[in-house]
Amino acid sequence: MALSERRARILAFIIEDYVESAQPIGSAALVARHDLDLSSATVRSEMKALEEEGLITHPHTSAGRVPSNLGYRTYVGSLMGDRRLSSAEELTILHQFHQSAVDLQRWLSLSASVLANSLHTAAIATPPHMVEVRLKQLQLVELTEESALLVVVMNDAAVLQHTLQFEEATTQDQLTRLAGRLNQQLEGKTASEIEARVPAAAAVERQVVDQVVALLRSEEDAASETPVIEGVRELLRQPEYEGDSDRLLDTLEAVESSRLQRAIPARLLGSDDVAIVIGDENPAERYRDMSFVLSRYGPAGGAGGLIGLLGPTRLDYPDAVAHVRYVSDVLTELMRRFYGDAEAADTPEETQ
Amino acid sequence: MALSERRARILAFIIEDYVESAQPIGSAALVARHDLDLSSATVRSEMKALEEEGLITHPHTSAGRVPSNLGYRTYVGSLMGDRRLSSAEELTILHQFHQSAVDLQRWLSLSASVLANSLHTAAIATPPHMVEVRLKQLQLVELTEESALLVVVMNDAAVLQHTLQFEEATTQDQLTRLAGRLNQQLEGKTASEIEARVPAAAAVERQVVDQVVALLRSEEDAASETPVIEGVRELLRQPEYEGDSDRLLDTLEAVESSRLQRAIPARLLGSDDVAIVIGDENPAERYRDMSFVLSRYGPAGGAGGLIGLLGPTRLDYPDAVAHVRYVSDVLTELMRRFYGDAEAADTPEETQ
DNA sequence: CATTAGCACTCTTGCCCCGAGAGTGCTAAC
DNA sequence: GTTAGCACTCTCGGGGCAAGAGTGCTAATG
Repeated sequence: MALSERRARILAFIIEDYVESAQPIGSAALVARHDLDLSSATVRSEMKALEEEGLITHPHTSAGRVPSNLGYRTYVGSLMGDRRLSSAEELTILHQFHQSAVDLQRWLSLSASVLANSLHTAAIATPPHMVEVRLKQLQLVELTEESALLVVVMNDAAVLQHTLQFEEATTQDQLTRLAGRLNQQLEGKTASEIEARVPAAAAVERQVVDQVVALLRSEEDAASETPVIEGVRELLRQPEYEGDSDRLLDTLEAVESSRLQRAIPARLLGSDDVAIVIGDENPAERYRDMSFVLSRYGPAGGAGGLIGLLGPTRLDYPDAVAHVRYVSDVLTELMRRFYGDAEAADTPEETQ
Repeated sequence: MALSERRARILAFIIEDYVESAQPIGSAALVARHDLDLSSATVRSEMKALEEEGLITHPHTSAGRVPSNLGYRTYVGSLMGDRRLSSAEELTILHQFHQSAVDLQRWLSLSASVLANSLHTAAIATPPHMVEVRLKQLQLVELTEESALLVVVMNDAAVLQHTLQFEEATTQDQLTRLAGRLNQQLEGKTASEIEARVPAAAAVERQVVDQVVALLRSEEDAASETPVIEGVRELLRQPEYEGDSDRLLDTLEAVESSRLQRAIPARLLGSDDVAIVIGDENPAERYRDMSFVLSRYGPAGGAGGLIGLLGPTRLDYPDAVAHVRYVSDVLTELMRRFYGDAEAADTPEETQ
């Protein structure tokens, strides 16, 4: 299993060249490109060995070599260097964040855009999500005599709205008073805590409370939120899809599918560093010809989400990791600065 | 210019066959398919005449005929029958709306989905938009000591939010009181009316008011809102894009582009019936190989938006018009029923 | 005189074939 | 262990060719 120094170097060269050119790499080309002190014949026999270990393949007899998923995995696991962004690169990114409005949704799109543009592939950012979602404030606004808009703000700064219809006519005044009362009773409570409360008598109040609970629940369910996705076109312009409209459309569907969220292994949310999922390592079949490079963002213990890249397996992993890591850090820092560590801010009032 | 009865019939057949098959239509095939009491030779000479009038073309000498944009326009203008949905079709659609939650955003997606699925092409729905946007209620929610979330509800039931940072520390209590005071002063006012007011003394208040104005303004600017788009994949699976990845990606970009909104001729918002834009009739160059079938929805004089279809010029126009018209009517009726005619509801309190 | 049969002509499309090019894998020599 | 040499394999692009589809013209027809 342990690759000889030389064999490992050759594997790394093959991967790096292939990532750049998207063409199978031949032995002669490899020697020429890297000024190796070896003949192409030697490289060929090394390649053969690498192929026997399952790290590279051939599309056909007379083509060069292409990394296999296992090849990429080995490269990512131990061969690739630890690329860090230069300070110029970091500044360029930071600058864009500083130009943007202070708004979480904007930051997410921006993060995804930055990643997508840097790596020329698609990027995803899921909205931050708390393990415990608590009500911060609710508001009722009359629409017609018998309908009203319920606006709910939660402790992760998310705002959800829902239209309610009542059986009986109500006035804005009544609604305002109801909202005030409910705010006092329910502030800082989770969906379950609210449900445990004695059910309210009045039908209108009951309806409002039920809907508040439903909204809190939907916010708790991370998968229900639509992520931001950018750079789909960049991804689809990659040579892997050239002239293969079917594969292109399938990928388009896969990337925009709501099932994408569920395809992201949940364990990633726990881990601390950037996670890489290569090709068939993905449990979901439809993503088996893509790679994901993902990271959790958000203050430890607080609201957090995922950002990362979706690309062909032929991805510049060192570059991808460096970018995802940096953008994730920036995002975390911004959240900490402008939204506070929500958990920490709320807890003092909650402890009894 | 006036087409002979027979020539018109032939043009209609060509268009209808071509819409269905996406293949150039030959004279013999046309005769066979429609049991014409004519020989293919006669049809050929009629076709030649149609071609001279610019209503159809040839891709090349030995191919069948294909409608030109002018051909479609003539068809749409005077040849096509007035398709109406059957009551079964209407019920199927209505049923889906009744199953959906009472929520404008949902309805828009649903409308677009219904259209997209029925016509196998992309559909767009823009959020309703009022000519005069008025503040209904605002709310301030503390995030950290020096930042807060501003939530603004407007008279078209739209909810916008923005994060504010303050120079000085504030408490939720102060924010609530400020919100209460501002609600009293500003409710029912437009951006311009609020701006005309004497500027507030306190920095925090000034900041809030400015942001409220900005949000109202952005809601007034219809083009700033992102429309719902469904069925892009349906569109891209149309034979016009088969095997032409470049055109496919260009169209993908065109359809998802934020410039799409601006490409929709504004005059459409005024007109009452379904509007059809065929190919190069579109002022924006990038949409010259597509057709739009669009309608305004929303109660007359009240909040309204656009819904409609985006397809290849080879579109089943009668079917498209029938569907767009019906869905638009359903949407209008739902808005009237559940959101009230906002304009009418507000006016009584505004008149002095 | 509009309609039609007949036919020559044009153009696309699919197919086969072939040669050039790229790359491998083996073998024998260093 | 490394390398030069070489036979072999496979892809890719182009040329040539036959089949098919469709037109446009012309001359015959009712």
